[in-house]
Amino acid sequence: MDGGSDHHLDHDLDEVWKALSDPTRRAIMDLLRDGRKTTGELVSSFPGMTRFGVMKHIRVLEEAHLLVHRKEGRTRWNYLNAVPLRRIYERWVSKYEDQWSGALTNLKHIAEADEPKENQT
Amino acid sequence: MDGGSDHHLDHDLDEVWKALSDPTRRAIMDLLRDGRKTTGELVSSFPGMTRFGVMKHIRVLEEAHLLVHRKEGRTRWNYLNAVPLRRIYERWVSKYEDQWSGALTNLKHIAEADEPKENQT
DNA sequence: CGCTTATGTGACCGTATAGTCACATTTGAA
DNA sequence: TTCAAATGTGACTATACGGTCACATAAGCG
Repeated sequence: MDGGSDHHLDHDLDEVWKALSDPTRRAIMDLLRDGRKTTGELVSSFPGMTRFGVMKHIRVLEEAHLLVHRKEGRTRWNYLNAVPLRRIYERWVSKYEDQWSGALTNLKHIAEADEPKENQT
Repeated sequence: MDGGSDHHLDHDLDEVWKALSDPTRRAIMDLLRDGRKTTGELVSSFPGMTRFGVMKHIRVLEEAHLLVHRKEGRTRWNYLNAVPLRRIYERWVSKYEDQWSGALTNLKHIAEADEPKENQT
């Protein structure tokens, strides 16, 4: 679970992090959380963007393995794949959990340590 | 916890998502998890990059509130702020937790449902 | 005080990317 | 069979951004 294996997973997760950095793509993920959606349905959820733009985002999500699709005739169904999110949690967020319980305490400590010296900030 | 409040938090978290999309910045976060670091120490951790490049990343992290700094004379100490990560978890990852316990099951179900029809893929 | 160390800022540049558009193919319905 | 619906692909464009560089300031030390 540690060492090289994590490093390898971290490398794989770069695409996931990049995919999630865009708000439209996060919104697509949210929509898919409620159940599968056709490409057309996703497109119509973003009236301010052309369908090519939305499709481009769909493609990025798919390449990051956050989305899988199935064709049914002329209809393409898109499904959420939450596994990479789990990887994000395991590799990343969980490692900081022991930090954030004390995060505000740590910041207060820094503030207190700095307070006697007024020439800083 | 739901509705407008979440939406507001989501907007705030855009900077966090963007900040974490870069591998160098994630590496900086990892280094800070072990304890505060001077800018120079962070710079020396990336021998393949100029100090200006590293400093630029530090700035992005700071603007995303993932990092706070304190000056001590000519030395700048950088501290991890894990709170936005907690926000990421609460706003994002946790919402998908009920998804990923069944994620593989869902994907298998899709695969099984598709299997009888061979003209799809 | 002179020199070194630690850090800061703005300009520049090549690459990436979000989004649009032109043109296209395939499937479904009447 | 014709037309509509659903989706696909590559080119283009403006903006973003990761990284370098020139020049700078401020603090520390002997």
